[in-house]
Amino acid sequence: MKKMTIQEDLKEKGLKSTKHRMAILDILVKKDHPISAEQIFFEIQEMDVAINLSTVYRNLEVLVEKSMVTKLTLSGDNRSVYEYNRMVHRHYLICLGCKKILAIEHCPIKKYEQQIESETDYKIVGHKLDLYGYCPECREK
Amino acid sequence: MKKMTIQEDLKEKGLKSTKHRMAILDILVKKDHPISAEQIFFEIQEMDVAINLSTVYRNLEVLVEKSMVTKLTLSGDNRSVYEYNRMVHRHYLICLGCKKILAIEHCPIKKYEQQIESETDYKIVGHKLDLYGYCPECREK
DNA sequence: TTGGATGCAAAAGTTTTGCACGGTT
DNA sequence: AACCGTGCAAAACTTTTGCATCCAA
Repeated sequence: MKKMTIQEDLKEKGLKSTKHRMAILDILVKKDHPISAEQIFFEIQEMDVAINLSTVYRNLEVLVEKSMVTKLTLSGDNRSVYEYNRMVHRHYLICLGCKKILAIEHCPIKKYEQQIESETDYKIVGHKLDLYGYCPECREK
Repeated sequence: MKKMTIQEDLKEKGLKSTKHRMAILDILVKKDHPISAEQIFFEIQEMDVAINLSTVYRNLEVLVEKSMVTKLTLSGDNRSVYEYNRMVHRHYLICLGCKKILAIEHCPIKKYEQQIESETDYKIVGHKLDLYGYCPECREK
């Protein structure tokens, strides 16, 4: 499978490449951690592009639907966060002090999934693992 | 540490044993999976006890504060769910078909946590692992 | 040109809060 | 009696939706 630009990817999925949609994806692609709809909204405004919050939500909805973006809710927070779907398995390390979110690459639980499948007779299709702790700066306090 | 009743536990934490607080804890203790504030609200009404939703929220807040209850948000859903804190490590298996939530006992990632600690210099204090899949009934469809 | 995308305003859903009153210790 | 807990109403906050208009293909 050949590498696609985001525009080609959108086209293939029947989505138009609008200015707003591209701006949302640009922001998400650049982040290495998930952010909220409102943060995306503010960042687009800072780029001097006018946009409505509902447009952000509507775009995120279709992008999640088309699997280009993943929607997550991290514990403790009532709002959802979104990240660009790099088709890479990721986990997060969330600092309980400053709320900073760090992405972690490797995943230890493939074997665990198989074990649970045979125990429960479920078909497991995915999982979510978040770690909570304190970053070096917040440990001090 | 001697086994305490819920009332003793409340007293020790400086919380009064009110009818409503006890009802909320009774419900949570009986469940083996987390439920929402609204579900708790409805169950208490079914017990023919009048209660206000905000009372449920306020109680859940203090109970979480005192570590008697854990607040979680499971992916996909915008609302929080709560469970009685049995001081046992639990993970969940969520059926993407019928949204049923199953608790899973054992946890495979203590070693993984240590590894991440040395890699990142964070102090890890906990984690959350949810598995997603389809239960035997929903697999068919 | 045409159907998807957007802005705006309003609604819906969840959670929080102010204040007066009630109940537990 | 003192103070925590509660009901009620309103507010705050996040997310969704209806409808008219706009714009990318």
